[in-house]
Amino acid sequence: MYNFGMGIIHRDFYNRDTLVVAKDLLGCKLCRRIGGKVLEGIIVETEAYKQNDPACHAYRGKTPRSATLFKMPGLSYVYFIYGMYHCVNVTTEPEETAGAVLIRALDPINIENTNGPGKLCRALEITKELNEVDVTDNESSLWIEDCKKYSESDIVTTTRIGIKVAADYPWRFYIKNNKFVSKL
DNA sequence: GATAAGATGTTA
DNA sequence: AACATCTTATCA
Repeated sequence: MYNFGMGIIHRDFYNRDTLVVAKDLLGCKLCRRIGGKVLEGIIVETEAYKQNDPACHAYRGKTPRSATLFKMPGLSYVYFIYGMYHCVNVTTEPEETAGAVLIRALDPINIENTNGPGKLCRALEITKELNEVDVTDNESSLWIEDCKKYSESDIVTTTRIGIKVAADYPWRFYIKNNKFVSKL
């Protein structure tokens, strides 16, 4: 079992089942350093994507894009979607086992427009340059810290958004009544 | 409020 | 051709 503390989250946290990591990332703080400033928001919505999941980019094996998902846990996985947006994930599971958690929404601390995966990447200036950053290292320009702990009863489990395959998997998690959770 | 469609370019 | 999205338009 992962031992929670304060401060940066280490690799052991991500080296677990993707569904558990997705749920446990709620309440954690995503930090992005740009120049001398650090932009921050609390993660309030996530989705899990696993190797044998038809909706996962790794479902058909390693490709140039999906290779990141098979690497060690605790790396960023950033992809470009719909011709204009980026989405940010964190890799999970042991090396050679694919898995990632999509970060879908942040409760902003010093940023705006973070209620959706494309919007939060725009707000934090996350692009493909930030693919495969080690988010367990606060010398990176992107990392995650332990922060607020929500209770189990504040977490809603439901189906993922924007996919046609495996649309019935209850692999989306969000904080109940949080106004920054993305709309359907 | 709801629903529909257009923007835009990477991926396999 | 599909896509782990968002914005704007057009209803009501």
